[in-house]
Amino acid sequence: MKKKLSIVDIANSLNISKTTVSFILNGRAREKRISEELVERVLKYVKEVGYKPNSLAKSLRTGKSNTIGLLVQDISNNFYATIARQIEDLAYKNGYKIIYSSTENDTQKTQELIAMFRDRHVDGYIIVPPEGIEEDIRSLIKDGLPVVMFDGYIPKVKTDYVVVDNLFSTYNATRYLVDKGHKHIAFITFKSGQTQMIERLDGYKQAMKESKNPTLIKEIDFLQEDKPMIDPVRDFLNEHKEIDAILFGNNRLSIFGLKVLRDLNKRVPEDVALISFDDYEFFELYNPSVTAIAQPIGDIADNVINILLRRLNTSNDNDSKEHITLHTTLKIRKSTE
Amino acid sequence: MKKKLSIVDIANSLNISKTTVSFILNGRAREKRISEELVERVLKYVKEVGYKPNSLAKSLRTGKSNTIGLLVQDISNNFYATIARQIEDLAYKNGYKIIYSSTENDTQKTQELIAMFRDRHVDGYIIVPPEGIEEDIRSLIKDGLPVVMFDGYIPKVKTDYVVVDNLFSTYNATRYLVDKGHKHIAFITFKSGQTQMIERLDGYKQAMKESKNPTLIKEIDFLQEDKPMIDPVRDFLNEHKEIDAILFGNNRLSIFGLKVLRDLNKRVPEDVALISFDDYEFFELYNPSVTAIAQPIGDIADNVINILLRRLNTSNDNDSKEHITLHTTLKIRKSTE
DNA sequence: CTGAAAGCGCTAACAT
DNA sequence: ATGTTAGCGCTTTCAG
Repeated sequence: MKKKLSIVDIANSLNISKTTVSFILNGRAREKRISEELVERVLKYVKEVGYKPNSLAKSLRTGKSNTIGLLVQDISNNFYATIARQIEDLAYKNGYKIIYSSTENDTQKTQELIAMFRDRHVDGYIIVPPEGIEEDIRSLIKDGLPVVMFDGYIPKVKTDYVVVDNLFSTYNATRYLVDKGHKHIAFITFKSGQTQMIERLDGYKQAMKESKNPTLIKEIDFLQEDKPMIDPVRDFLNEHKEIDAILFGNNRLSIFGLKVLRDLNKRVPEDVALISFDDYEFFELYNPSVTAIAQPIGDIADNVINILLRRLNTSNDNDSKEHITLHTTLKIRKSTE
Repeated sequence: MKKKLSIVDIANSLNISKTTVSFILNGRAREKRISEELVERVLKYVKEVGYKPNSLAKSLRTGKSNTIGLLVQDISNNFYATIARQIEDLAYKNGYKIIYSSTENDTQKTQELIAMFRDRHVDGYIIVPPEGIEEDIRSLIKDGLPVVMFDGYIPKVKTDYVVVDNLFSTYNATRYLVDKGHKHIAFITFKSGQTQMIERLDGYKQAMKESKNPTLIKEIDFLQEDKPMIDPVRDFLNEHKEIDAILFGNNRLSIFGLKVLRDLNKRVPEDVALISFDDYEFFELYNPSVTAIAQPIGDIADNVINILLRRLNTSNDNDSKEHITLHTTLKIRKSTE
């Protein structure tokens, strides 16, 4: 059980001051005009004994932790998991660690997580905002902590964000269904005040208005358990036998929909056509394969982390925020053929 | 931009010493015989101004971080994601935070992650061990840090662990296929020296030996990209047209298998029956639904976190480790009917 | 019952 | 070019 070495141990062993060691370790040797020879010797010794600076002490002293906090709705959802992994990769390459957690769209849990992140002196935040955390975000900003949002954003708070053109995406998908001759097109979504969900709903409404067909909207409460979310879907479809096409607000709902349609012995696409917002590995494999609105996952992750890294490097409190809107792709598969 | 309050600020505002505040905040008021009245007053004030102790400073001082490090192969895999979430829940209720990451079965990445966790003074470790980290684990143990493994374990290192009876599970599943009249049963798995994979392979071999049929084994290299793992599966099935049943070593492989079988126009179960190790939401929905060996996810998570919490609370260096083996369930569905 | 003071490991003014 | 030293915010021994 070897004692952990400290910078003082290193300094003593080498008969120099810990300041010198600190400067060398932080790459400020040149600046401080420390001899090449000494630098060499210190670095060699440090490597030899495997000394690692205590990051806790470092953070306490500097106020920086080289950590980025990432909050998404559900890290086990493929969409977020993929983005998280890519963000993590890029962050690592730039010397940042990622610490992430799922908000489960729960305002209170999110508040606690933000508090915990603050507590750990996280340097920057990447957040998919649930409703009602406006104040918490505002407080982060006020304290000069960079915040980048994605997926959705909070209209009343000025932050950088990266989103997709949700409205056009569902508008376009709905139009596609209309053009295929469907009359009774339903939109099943989560009840949510989040911008992304509102926009998706609006896109659908707009297309339906143009098609002169009535809207058929079902908003499901977002819950932890599957069953109480699946049942309303089933009830809704039972109440509206006329439905001949469904657009789902995200991939979780699409899975629910597939289950219900199977249980109801509805044929896809003969009885009901369907489109999922968010693609999923499994949609391509399913029989019939499922038409989906695919988000540019790689681009989203790239943009998010790049913006944040830029903010982290330039601490000027620039008031102009970046708002990036990316485009989705409608992947047409068998469920709408 | 309000200045963060420190314990000194609290003490000054109340005209008492920071020691007293510290004692009260750490519930040692009784022990130190501090007046009820003062305790009340301090707590009230603390809540009022929203003071939160700086956990960095606390950790630096105490050496404890109240954090548990969780390392699994792939946090976006449903199996691990579900376990992680449940572990997180229970940990929170006991005052611990979880910080997790994916090893991707990469030894070096795992070593770096362990180093990072150590650096952050993580109090305890939950690890699904990749190959070759024996020494790193040993070093953790030597330094008195509790380590609980699950899914697999490292035979040469004494730690607590929670696993399932892998050998019996595949033995049983293979027997089931044999009893159904299948003769050419293949086992497709990841090439791995991990105990769980070895045991699964052994279970299959044992059942095949009893059935007097030849074994048909394909070991795939674990990679980041899907395609180079899918291709070998396809090649293998093309080379062995006689195969009439397949047992997959885990759910990721099963997904690959389903894709290949679809591309090859093989009917399931008429041409080929199949069983997946690890269940998946999607297997029940797929047509035909997929027979799977389901692990008791909830039980695994419960056991893991409970053992770790116990170790964390009783710091006696008890040498006797807990080895828990849980049972799986063969969920028979249409893919083997 | 309460306070003074040391110290966890590190950084960075300020000296020299 | 290198050393001295004062904290970052907290816990905890030791003295009252």
